[in-house]
Amino acid sequence: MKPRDPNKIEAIKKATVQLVAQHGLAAFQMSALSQLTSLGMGTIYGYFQSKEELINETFKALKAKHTHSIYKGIDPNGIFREQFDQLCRNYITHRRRHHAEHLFIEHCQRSTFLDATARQYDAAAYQVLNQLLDKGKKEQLVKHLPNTLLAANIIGGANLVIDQSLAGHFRLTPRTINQLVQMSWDAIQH
Amino acid sequence: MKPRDPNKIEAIKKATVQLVAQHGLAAFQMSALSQLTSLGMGTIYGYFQSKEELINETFKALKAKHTHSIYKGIDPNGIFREQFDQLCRNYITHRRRHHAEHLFIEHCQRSTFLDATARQYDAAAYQVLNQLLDKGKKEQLVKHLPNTLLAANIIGGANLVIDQSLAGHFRLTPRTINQLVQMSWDAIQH
Amino acid sequence: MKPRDPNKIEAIKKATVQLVAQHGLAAFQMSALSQLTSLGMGTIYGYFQSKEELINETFKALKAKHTHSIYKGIDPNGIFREQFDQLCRNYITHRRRHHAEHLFIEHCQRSTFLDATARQYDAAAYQVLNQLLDKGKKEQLVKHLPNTLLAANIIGGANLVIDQSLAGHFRLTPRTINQLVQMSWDAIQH
Amino acid sequence: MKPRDPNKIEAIKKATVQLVAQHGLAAFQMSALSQLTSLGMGTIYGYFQSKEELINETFKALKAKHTHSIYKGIDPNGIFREQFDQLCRNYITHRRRHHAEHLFIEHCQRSTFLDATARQYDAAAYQVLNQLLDKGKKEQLVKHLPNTLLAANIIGGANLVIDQSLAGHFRLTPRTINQLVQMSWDAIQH
DNA sequence: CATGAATGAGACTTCATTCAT
DNA sequence: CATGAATGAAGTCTCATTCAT
Repeated sequence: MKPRDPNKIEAIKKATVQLVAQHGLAAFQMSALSQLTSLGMGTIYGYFQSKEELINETFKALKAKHTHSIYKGIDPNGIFREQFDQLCRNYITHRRRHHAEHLFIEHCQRSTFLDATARQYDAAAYQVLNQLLDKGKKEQLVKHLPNTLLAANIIGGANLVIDQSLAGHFRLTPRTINQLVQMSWDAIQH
Repeated sequence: MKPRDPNKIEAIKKATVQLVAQHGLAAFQMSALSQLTSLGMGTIYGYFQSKEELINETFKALKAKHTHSIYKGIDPNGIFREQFDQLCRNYITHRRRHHAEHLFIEHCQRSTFLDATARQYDAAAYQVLNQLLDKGKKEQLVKHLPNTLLAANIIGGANLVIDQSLAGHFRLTPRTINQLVQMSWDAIQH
Repeated sequence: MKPRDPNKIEAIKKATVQLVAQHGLAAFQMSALSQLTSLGMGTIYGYFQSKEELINETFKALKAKHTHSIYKGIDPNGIFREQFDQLCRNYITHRRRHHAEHLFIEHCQRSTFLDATARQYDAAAYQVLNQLLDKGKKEQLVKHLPNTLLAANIIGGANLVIDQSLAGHFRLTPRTINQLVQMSWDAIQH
Repeated sequence: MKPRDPNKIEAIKKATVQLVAQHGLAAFQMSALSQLTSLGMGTIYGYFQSKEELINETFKALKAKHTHSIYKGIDPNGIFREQFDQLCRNYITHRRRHHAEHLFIEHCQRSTFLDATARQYDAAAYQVLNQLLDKGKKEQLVKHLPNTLLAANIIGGANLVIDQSLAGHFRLTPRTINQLVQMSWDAIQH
């Protein structure tokens, strides 16, 4: 299945993300997708063999894109603390700006929809973060703990805060973002 | 709901949790519940008016139970650091021991199933944690940041680690638990 | 099936009539009957083998009772016109007083519930009316038309009026009843 | 309702009428409709949102059609007696020719299925008959009685006769139809 | 005998997928 | 290729009937 119009593929994926983020995977219906995209059912099935493939493809594309853009703008030869700060801010900014996409990803991760290939994309996202943390440990700046532990603290905290913020329960200002990054730093600091 | 046999109610709820935790809300089917509980469809519908009510009631019961047991065993007159430690460990222990229930809760929170009443139970769970953090601030032991920020760091980090651990990607030992609590402490410490 | 308590049988039949008259046969549920009679499901099934038998038995009992009471008070040796009047009035009075029962009967007649035996009760109800009409013809007071035709005019007209009246669309006074009887008389009069 | 193929809509309605007329509303099942029309369940639900809507729409369409055709062919400037005769014959002919439809209508009227809109269609059917009766009264040809009373006699009688005839209990010939109309005339004549 | 919770076949309805236009 | 009406398997839910108490 290698069809022509890449715009349509993107439109379908985008609408998929929007619908799943809004109503959850359980409520995601192909007919709603057809309406939102103004494409016939058959057209969608011309690009994706099934609902499952659509979800998986959308997930993988998103993961790849995210992984790429979260690590953007980090000077590979820079100072560790600055790299760390940049990464945190990238992540926070990205998650806020592309919140629907992150929600979509989380819905998928908690579901039975993802196939083995898709789940691999998940792991890859942590690679650069792990490399950075390893570097930090070498420089004696970061606690000598498993990366899983360190990463969880950084990401888990940020996620919850941003979700609260986007749910309207909390206002996220530049100042609170600073505080958030500082907390993560304090947590992992040697 | 016309309750007669409380054992059956509990059995139904328990099976609901198990099935949702295993396959997600999207894949949760009443017929599977009927099979797992060895109860007729009608029996289940005798206790819960609809699938939606079943999900909501199960959610509320769990939330109430969890809120209660996570704050158990904390000496109200104790030293702050010890209280904090106890709370963290309670949470970690509880989430590990009742992982399916936590998964169920998170599935629900990300869905469209929960009604207004159920969502209220959600907020209540943070009350005691907030009180503890306020006390810590008064004693100048905790950073003067919004509780949302502080709580997110503690809970978000723990959640991710435990999920990784139960997914088999990470081994959670007494030692790593100590490290996890320490990280949270470092994060919020003044 | 020859159970003990005739009061219960009557109570069940009465409630059946009420429920069917109110909501129609399509909506008639055994559980509603159980509630209205304050009898357990099993008790009802102790007296009637099935829903179908209950409907049929109730129908037959009603038909028998009605046939008997509609022809009551008519002097067999009286003047024809007086007999006719009395019969019309009996019918009108009875249908008004026992409207739910008549509705029940009509619901049954239009359904697939009635068995062969029950349908026989239906025909029997016309016997005395037919005899009366035959007498009228002999006396040259009544048109020499098939009884079906004559009876339809008398009964059909009365039914519609009473239904309208009980639906609240029309007020049935002693005067309008007189007019109704007069119309029937004019219709069949030689 | 998202209509595309009007033939299908009509086929569905026609089959609905047939099934309800045959077995009653209580026994009317969507699956039987699917079989009889050779349409998939989903197709039917594409045209009608629910069983209830299907019943109501079918009822309203029939009522509208009937009201129109029963009053057809009557010369508005004709002689009253001829108008009356024509109307009676129209009604009898129509009810015989479209007996299933009339049965369907009566099943609906005695049920809980009809919504408020549908019930309005019911009342409208009597308008022209009422106008005719008013004219007859003005010309001193018709008894000065409420139209409800007059109409009931005409319609009620005809209904019963036709039902008996279609049930096979009575043969309705041109001659008996004449007699029937004559009886109605005698009944309402001044 | 009376009870009413339990049962499960079968009803109504939805929605992923196909295919004639 | 695009379309969206049509499909029918499968899901949620009901209710006549039974049976352990």
